[in-house]
Amino acid sequence: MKKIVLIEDDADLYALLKYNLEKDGFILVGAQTGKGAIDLCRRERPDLILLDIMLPDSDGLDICKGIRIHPELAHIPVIFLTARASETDRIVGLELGANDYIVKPFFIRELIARIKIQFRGQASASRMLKAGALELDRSSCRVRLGGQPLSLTATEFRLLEFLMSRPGVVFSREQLLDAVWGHDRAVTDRTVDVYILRLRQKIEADPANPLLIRSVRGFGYSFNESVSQEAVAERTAVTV
Amino acid sequence: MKKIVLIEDDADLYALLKYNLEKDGFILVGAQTGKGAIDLCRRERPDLILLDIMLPDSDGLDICKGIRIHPELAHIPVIFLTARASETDRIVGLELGANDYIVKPFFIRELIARIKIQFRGQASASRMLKAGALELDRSSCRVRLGGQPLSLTATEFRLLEFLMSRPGVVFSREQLLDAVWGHDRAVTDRTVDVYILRLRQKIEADPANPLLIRSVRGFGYSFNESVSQEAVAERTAVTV
DNA sequence: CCATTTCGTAATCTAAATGTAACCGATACC
DNA sequence: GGTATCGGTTACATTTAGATTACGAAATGG
Repeated sequence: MKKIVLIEDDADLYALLKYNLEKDGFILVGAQTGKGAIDLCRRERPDLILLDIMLPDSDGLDICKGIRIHPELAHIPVIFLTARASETDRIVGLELGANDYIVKPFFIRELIARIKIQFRGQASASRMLKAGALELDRSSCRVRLGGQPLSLTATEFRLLEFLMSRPGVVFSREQLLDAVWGHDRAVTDRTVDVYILRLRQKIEADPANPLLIRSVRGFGYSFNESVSQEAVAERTAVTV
Repeated sequence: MKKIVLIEDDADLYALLKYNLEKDGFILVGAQTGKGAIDLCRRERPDLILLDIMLPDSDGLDICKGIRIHPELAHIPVIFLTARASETDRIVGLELGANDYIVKPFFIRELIARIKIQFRGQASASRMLKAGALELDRSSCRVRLGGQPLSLTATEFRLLEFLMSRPGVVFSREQLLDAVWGHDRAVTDRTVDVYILRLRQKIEADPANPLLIRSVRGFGYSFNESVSQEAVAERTAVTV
């Protein structure tokens, strides 16, 4: 089931939304301040973010901007919930990378319908990532290779998850450090090499000839797309 | 450029939308009745459909239903434009498979922003540069020639990417060094020659008679525009 | 509190990539 | 037609990037 992060300072509206969305089967994680919103998203990895614009301590627009900058969050749909109804407010919100802009007061059921639209076309938010004999289950944090369970450490898992979530795309060490270790990291970029090595020793049939994780000299690493195909788990159920 | 089908019976609004959307670079094809709307879409194969709900001769909701049933049209985003603002109207519209539901009166620029959102997700996956049989994928850092993968070094790739991204434009060695090697380079300009050579040996059918990379004596080099066409042309305009 | 696992760094090694000099051939210009 | 210049090409020394190993610190968990 889909996980939603809700950032909303109005306690009444927060409770109302939480109640209604959970009743509809969503998992709600929320904060009533904008302060640690981005960190919250990095921890929770939600499937969607509901964002108030006017927060007591920070600006929802800035949060959205921050989300779009972080490579591991950039693909997550963002819906603004706000009282700001002017034309420029709407356009600024939408052009900042938000996927919808809903003006308060709104109908809860319309919000839910609009949330579901975000999930409709999206095959990429599924819980399982597969590539040949390799299966990664995001919700249970387990990895299997040809049915056999593998034991990966937390960092190894996050690194593999990130690479597998965008097969074919090459990431620099810098990007991987940001995505897996966090922006406030104090880690050398050579560390990435070591983790790539450890991953390969666990998942590759022949670590000397890696087929799954590709080194792209001068650029970084990527998960091999030819081998990978994403599991389309509940996709069919949501289809129009 | 993206093609939009507009079904709207109000002649004034129709003209207003047509004018504004065409000014924004969209190709507009429209009808003021709902009668042949589905046939129109099958002929035109638009990238998006704008649909009024209350039409003199038929119901926009039925048209949307019809679009979602036809397999060759089902994937096309539909946006409702309507005066019906009630909660049930909105929910019915959205749950029927529409991608957005905009209540009249609305801001034209907001409509345009919402149209662009529909196009946003699509092209972002493949940032490809093409020129005849030569394909360069920026996100996976791969180059193929007639389907066959080529192995380029990092510098070769960046040089080719830069040249292909601005076909026809002649760059001096100085400019290429700035763009590919960086401003803080400590490299002779003859180095460019060597890399052009290495590139030609890999991508040209006959390196002695280069067709793709043109030497412009006294000025520099350029990628031949007659051969090149950018794949995802208007992508940049929609960028987040 | 101790054993075990996980984590990050430094050092080393190797193959590939890089940049330069030198030489050759073509072209433009007088 | 001669010559100066520019671009093409080759060969080679140097540099760099990535793989790998080993090790101590930190976290974890019983």
